[in-house]
Amino acid sequence: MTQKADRDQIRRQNRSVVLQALRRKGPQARIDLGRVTQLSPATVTSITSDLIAEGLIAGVDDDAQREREKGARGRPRSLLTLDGSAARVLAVKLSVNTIEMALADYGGRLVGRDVASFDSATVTADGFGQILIDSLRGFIDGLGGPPPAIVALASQGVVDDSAGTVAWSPAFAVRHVEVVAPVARAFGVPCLLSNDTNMIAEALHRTDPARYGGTFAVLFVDYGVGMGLFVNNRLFVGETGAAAEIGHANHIPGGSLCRCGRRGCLEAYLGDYALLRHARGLDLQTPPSRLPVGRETIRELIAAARAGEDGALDAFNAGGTALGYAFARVIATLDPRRIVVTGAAADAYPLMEAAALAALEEALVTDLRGSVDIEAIPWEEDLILRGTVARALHALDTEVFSDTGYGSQKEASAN
Amino acid sequence: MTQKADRDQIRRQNRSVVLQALRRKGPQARIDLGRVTQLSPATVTSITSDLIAEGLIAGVDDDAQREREKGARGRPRSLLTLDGSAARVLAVKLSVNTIEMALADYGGRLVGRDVASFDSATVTADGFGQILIDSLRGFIDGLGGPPPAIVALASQGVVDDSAGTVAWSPAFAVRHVEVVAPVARAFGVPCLLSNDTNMIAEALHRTDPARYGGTFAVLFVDYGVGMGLFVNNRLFVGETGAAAEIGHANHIPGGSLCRCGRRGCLEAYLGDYALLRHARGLDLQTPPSRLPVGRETIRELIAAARAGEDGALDAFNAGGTALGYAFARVIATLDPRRIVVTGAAADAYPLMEAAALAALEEALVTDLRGSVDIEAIPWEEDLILRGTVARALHALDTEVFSDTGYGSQKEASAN
DNA sequence: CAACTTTTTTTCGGACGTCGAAAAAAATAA
DNA sequence: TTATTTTTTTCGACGTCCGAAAAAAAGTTG
Repeated sequence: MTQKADRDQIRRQNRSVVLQALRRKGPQARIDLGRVTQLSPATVTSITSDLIAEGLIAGVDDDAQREREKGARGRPRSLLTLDGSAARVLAVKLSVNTIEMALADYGGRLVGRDVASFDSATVTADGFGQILIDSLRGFIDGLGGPPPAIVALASQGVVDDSAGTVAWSPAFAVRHVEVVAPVARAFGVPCLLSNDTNMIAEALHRTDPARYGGTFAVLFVDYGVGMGLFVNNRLFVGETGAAAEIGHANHIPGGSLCRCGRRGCLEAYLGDYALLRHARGLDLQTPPSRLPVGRETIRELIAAARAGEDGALDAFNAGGTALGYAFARVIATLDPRRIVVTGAAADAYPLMEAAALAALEEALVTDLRGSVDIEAIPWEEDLILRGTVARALHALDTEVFSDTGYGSQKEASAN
Repeated sequence: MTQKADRDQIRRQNRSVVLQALRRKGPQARIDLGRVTQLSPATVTSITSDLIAEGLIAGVDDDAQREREKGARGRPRSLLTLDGSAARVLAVKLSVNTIEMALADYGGRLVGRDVASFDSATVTADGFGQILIDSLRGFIDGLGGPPPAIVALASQGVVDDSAGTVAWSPAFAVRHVEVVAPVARAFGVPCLLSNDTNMIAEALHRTDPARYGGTFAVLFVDYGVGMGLFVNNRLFVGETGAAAEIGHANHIPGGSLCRCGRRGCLEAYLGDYALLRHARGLDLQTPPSRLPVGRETIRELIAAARAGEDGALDAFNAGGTALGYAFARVIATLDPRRIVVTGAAADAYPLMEAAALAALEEALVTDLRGSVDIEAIPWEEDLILRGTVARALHALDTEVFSDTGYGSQKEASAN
């Protein structure tokens, strides 16, 4: 059953709608905000003057004239923009041995970034919290300025967002690593946790909501295989946060040996070690090395395939087939608008595409395929951290700054 | 981006919350409604007096005393209940050769039901609309009373709810059969369309929202294999309505021949014809007969397996394995709270359970399995139609009767 | 250059929905 | 009959949105 609604909720939602409009469409005059949000001019004035008083948005008076030199009559529009100095957000990406950190202001501009390292092999489940806090503290103190108003974490592997832990990840030898509680306690601000691949989906959605909206999936093909999922314009994480863990969904019962010890996982055909194992002609039951395959090695593999080397071509062919079956299963289950392939191995998508589409054809009745768009986009290392920043900012817009009287709270806590 | 909110929306939502509370918890006094909905007594009085004036709810003054004989002091609570005569809903289930119809009043009481037949083999894509309308008209006229305020359709196969058509279904030899538009036009009321298995999920959710809530999946194992999906307490149908078509998701690449012509579909291991083919020792590439396997034959198969007959046991074993892999893939993709197995073959779940759980163990790392509950519930033929009624009533509560001034609209259209 | 036109922004008053508090209603207990 | 208890209704205050009108800030025109 849905919840009751009250007056406060209206204002909260409309404040958040205005903030989101400014974030999505950039600096705008009040009249534009009215058109975008469907709010009346009177209401826009009321809300924006509150937001200005609270220091969340500000007028911008630079070269607005230049744009309007075309002899426009009437009172000139005065543009409003998010006030970068209103708050800062801290985005953190956890992977093997490294903690990547980025600090951004409320306007989305990067204030600074850095990488800290730790020892994935020896860290303990309750010891990592302190390491993380120390790294973040060092980073923030080094940059100076106000502390972050929210922290968003993205981790490889399986996260449990209700528990605030990383359940199982290549980044840790141990399981159930506490991350949210220590950070939230140390900084006294909200802390979000998500799977790294979901943050790719978030990044795409925030940059182009029309294209990457509704229900769509991101397949991340790299060291492993992950999936990020948007359902009805919202990040979908399932009951515990472990949804979209397609890498260890089974492709062929009893098939290739996977790093996780199971047989036939999608990752055992598409992960970097799997491609390499196949290309080298090793038995598919050969246990994968525990060490990550270097990026260089993968690039060489791609080059070899482009040069027409048989083993490499076979590997990408098998990977493409697995990918196509994965497409089919995702489509049959979720009926998405779009599937995006990215990750380090996405550069090799052209080598896999034919096999993937053939497998899709083989695996799925045409009527079910519907009008799903499948596209590969070149991999950018920064996409995950950018998505994490975007998620943190969105959380500020909708959860924190939507609260009426945020300004007075701020003053109160400053005393 | 979220939508703006305004005052009307508050009232709409709170009206709908009150109606839903009455539907879920039965007749209640205003003070109970206040507790359940979190609305103040003043607001409850205001909303309920509107709803009474509009004829949507009514006081009930029967044996309330008996319950309160325990010498309760104070003003006695006066119970309110949904007024059955406020409206009627028509639920329709389309399957091979038959149109099942049920008419219920606004309180959820069944007014009447009937089955009409048509010829699935010869009906045309644009000819079926008239057949459907005629059947519904005949049914309603036969019962007398006011016409339905909404019609909800459930169909076997793949529906396209944005187009309002049945894209592909065993119930029709042709594709893209128009159903929503003809019905909506003929009756001048909203018409909803859904896959039949989704209506099982809806029925479960409406009877026990605590148990069947959040994100959960229903696997329907019967003539074919279907899935119904709730995501975050809402029916999930994907972009076109074709989500959860897991029956034709691939289980084993290049595996058994399916009725759809593809190889290795889940249904080619779990559908009734698949079980039968396996039990009879036929080759797995034997084309399935086009005729549906009778319910009787399946019951005999179950009996044979219970009697320890090898072929039958093998068939259920293979089916169980396929089912377990399906569990694993659904869990990896959606991380649901619960998976429910039902359908005619669900009576055979005990015969398949061991193999299914073994396959699940084999296919999914334990950390991903999380705390998903898997349960089989005995199949009731009526579940689909009951879910369809529930969906129609819920649509009235939230979409139609939530509109303020519904009463005046009604009067206006009566003139 | 003063009056007019155009466009944006603000102000004002009305309407409406929720809420808390107080009053009213309807029963039992003393 | 009066007091007590519980439910329901009434009343007034408050907050929010909106439409209309006014104000502001430009360009245009004679």
